[in-house]
Order: sequence, then structure tokens, then C-alpha cells
Amino acid sequence: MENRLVDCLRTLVCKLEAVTKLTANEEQTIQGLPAMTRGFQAGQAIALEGERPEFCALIASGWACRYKVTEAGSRQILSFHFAGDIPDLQSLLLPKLDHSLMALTSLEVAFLPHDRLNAVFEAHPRLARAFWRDTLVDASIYRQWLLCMGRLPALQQMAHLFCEIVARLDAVGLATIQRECIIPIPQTDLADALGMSAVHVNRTLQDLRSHGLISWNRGNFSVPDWAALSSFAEFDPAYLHLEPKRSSQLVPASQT
Amino acid sequence: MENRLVDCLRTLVCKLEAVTKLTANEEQTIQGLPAMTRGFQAGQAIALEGERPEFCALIASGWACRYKVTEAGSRQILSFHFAGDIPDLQSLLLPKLDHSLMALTSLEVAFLPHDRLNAVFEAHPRLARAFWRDTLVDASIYRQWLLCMGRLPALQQMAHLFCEIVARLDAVGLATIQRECIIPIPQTDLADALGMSAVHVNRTLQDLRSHGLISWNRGNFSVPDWAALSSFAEFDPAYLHLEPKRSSQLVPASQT
DNA sequence: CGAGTGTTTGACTGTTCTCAAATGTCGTGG
DNA sequence: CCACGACATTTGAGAACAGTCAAACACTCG
Repeated sequence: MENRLVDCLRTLVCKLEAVTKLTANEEQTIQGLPAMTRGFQAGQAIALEGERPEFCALIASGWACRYKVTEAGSRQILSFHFAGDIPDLQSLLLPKLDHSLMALTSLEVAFLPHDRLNAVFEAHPRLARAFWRDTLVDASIYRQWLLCMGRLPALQQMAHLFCEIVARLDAVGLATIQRECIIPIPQTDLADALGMSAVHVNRTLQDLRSHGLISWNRGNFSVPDWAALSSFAEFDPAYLHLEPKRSSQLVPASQT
Repeated sequence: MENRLVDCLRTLVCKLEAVTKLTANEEQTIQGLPAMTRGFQAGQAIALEGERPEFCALIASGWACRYKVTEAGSRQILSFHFAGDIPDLQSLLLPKLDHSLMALTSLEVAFLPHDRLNAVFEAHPRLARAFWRDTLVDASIYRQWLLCMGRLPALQQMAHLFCEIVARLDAVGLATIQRECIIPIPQTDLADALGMSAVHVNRTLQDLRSHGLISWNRGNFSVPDWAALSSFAEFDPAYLHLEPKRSSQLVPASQT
């Protein structure tokens, strides 16, 4: 458990360094943030729309999501989050939550007190900028989702989401070089993220599989032919703003 | 023209003060930002995806939008912007634009140099926070659009967008107390924002009109019964994070 | 084994898209 | 003043897409 905490703080530092290296001092400041860790079960709420949290939730392990609900009771998932993400960072500046947060799998979360974060930002303006940048990447992802939901047919939209998930998991070391990873959520959650019905998700999924574009079995996800999938999905990772150094694989010329 | 510049800087200050009052010094810093103003015609690009702008565009008058385009050539509008908005503020921290920006009407823009803004943020951390907050409100609006696109039927989705537009225009003094305002864009642009076809937008519009929920004629928009429209649309302005104080205290509408 | 959850299938309905054409509006130039 | 083109709105009809409801099937865990 303590290891997880150290790990996710390291992942966080790594994300923040996307642009410029942090100083040892800054890095230590992050590592030294007091954090109470807590576990959640799949389906459990972390924070609800309308609340005014006094902590930010840094995910240590597992998947969580932001979501909103209509009056008719249908849920729209707004984003997926895993290790290293702080899905409610904006509550520092927008105290009243405009959406809810829940665990999609069993989850470990480290809670960072608002007042400590604020103190850190005051003392280290560069860190504040790094976190600001992080929230801007969030926004960029929303823009991409809007494009996909509004203008791509279901098949491409779903393919694009898979590309994004793999790319983001890869960026934090949760995917293999062959782009295998674990996508530990049921089809119904996928449906709520794509704005589709569960039935249609199921059929679209079969379609992707029969085209040999993906394989997804009991959570184990893999992409037989990344070039095929990403070009079919019109996936261009630029919008994730992962900087060059992230050597791994997502931009290899080897395909196309 | 110079008046417009002063006006939009004032609008900007007003927006930034949503939470805490700025000091006279801070306020003056904003007002003193050097800005080159420039005009655009409807349809003209302000900045394109992939570029690395060295200025941020503060809108002085008219409407602009963020958008992205699929390979098939269809456009998704991601947000609408008018006086007081800085739609590419994020280019300060994410240098490479992940979307494009264009004028939807004839437009006046004041360009604020990146280096000046950065200097301001360094000297005035509270201002940096105020701008950060502004970008977070953007993100909140994206979340709401995702919910609307994914989970509301066309009629409600459109009604919701109208509520949002009126609320935002009202917040900067561009709507009357009776919630009349000018929506100076064609139905095709609305279609690209809602992720619908123009034909369907037209039919949905007729539907809203025939229910007496809106009136929109040659750009002149009005809402006969706000309670009816906003409850039909499930519109709750909380996600706009306009703070309490600015409740429909308005300057007479004279604009665009 | 049985409950619970998640996935798959079928049949049907409804929404939204596309294509194509008609109508309306506005400004320009003859 | 009228004719014209450019643009925007409206209409119709058929096809494609995605939703609902309901049931069957599969897998996991106690």
C-alpha cells in the first residue's frame, strides 16, 4: 500500500515533467505531500456533483471515471482515470463539483488536502503551472471526445477510444510494447462513455473484432495491428500532449 | 475600435473577478496589456490546429468558435466564444494547438503576446490563478456538452445549448433582462456544434418553436418562457460557475 | 450447484442521416 | 426597379443507424 503511494506520486511527477524537468526540490515537495490513502470498491462514489471536497484524489491503482447523470437517470462517463491522475484537481479553483467521480474497479486513492496543495502552488509557481497544464490536457481530451461523439460513426468512435486508452496507459507504463493492456471495465461502462446503448456497444465490438482490429477478452486487451487500428480511427496522439521524450512506442514510424 | 478594446478588457477583468476582487494593481496590469487589434470576416480562420501561436486572442466583438475536422471533412464545433473570451489561452502551456479557431461573424480580436502574459503571471500569481480558473470553466462546459450529446435527445440537447448561450451572453451584458439576445450564426453552424445534420437541426428548431419554447428570427433570439425552456432542457447553470453576484444585472443591450 | 453479473442474440421501433429540390432573403449591378 | 446569384431555410422521401425490450447464454465465485 505504501509502495503504491510512492509509485503513484512518482507517476505524477513523471507526468508533470512532460515539458520541463522539475528541480529536486520541487520533486521532493510533491513526494512529500501528505496523503491519506483509502480503498474503494467498483461502483462506489468518490465524490458527488454539488459537493465541496477539501481533498484532491490522486489515483494510486485501479480505474475511476468522471460522470454526469440526466434526470431520466442515464449516465454519461466524461473521462477515464488511472494511476497518476487527479480527476478532481479543478475543485481547488471551482470549489463546487460540477460532476461526480466514482470507482470503476477496486481502487486505491491518495487524498491530497487542498490547503497543502495551495501552499505548494504558492511556494512553487512552476509546479502550479505544471498542474495547470495537466488540467488543460484534460480539456483537450474532452474536445477530442466531442469530435468523436459528434462526427464519427460508432465503429470509428469506439476504435478511437481504444487508441486513446492504450496511449494513455502506455504513457504511465500500464501497457506493453505490443500494446497489450488491461481494460478492466464492462461493456456497459464503455457504452456510457461513448454515449451508446450497451447493445450497440456489443455489436460494434464484434464488428471491430471481426475486422481483426482489436481483441478484448476478460479485460485483456490487445491490438493486432496498431497501424490499422489507429489509421481507421483517425487517431493522432497530438491531442494528448505527451511530450516527445516519452519514447515508448506510440509514434513509431514502423507503421502506416 | 479603441473603445472596444477597453470594453473587452473590462469584460475580461469582470470575468476574472468572478471569485475574488482583483486589486487595483492587478486590474491595471490587465488593462495595460499591450494588444494589437485586428478584424476578421465571418468564416475566416484565426488559428489552425498544429500551429504554435505566440499570441492569445481576446475577443472584442462578434462570435468565434473552436472546432475540429474529421478526415471526411465534417466539422465539429467545440465551443462558442464572444466578447471577453480568450479561446486559445491554453496555447500558453500547450504550445501546439490541438484544434482550430475561426470567426463565425465579423469579429474584432485583441492579440495578447504570450511573453507578456507569462510575465504577468509570474509577477501576479493571483492573476495566473484567475486565468487558470477560466480554463477550468471551459472544461466544465465541455463536460456538459458531452452529457448533452451523449445522453439527451436532439430536442433537449438543442434547448440546453440555447439556455447556455443565453446565460453566457447575459453574464457579459449581451442579453436583456427578458433574455433576448442576438444569435448571429446560421443553422448549419448550430448543427456542427450539436453534432447533427443541418436538416435535422432545422426540424428540431421548428419543433422547439412550435412548442413555444424559443423564437429565433434573423438572429433575434428570445425565450417566451424561461422556466419552461430551462426545465425542459434540464438546464442548471451551476456548471458555468458564474458566481452568485452576477444575477442578471444588466446593461441595456447594444452590440455587435 | 445456484446466484449474480456480464455478454450475446433477435425482433422491432424510432431517430437521425442523406440526397435532392423548393422556397425564401439579401445585396449587387444592370 | 428588376434580375440575378449567393446564401440560408424549409420540405419530402427513403435508407441507414442506433435504441428498446426481452430472453438466452457464459463465466465466476461462494
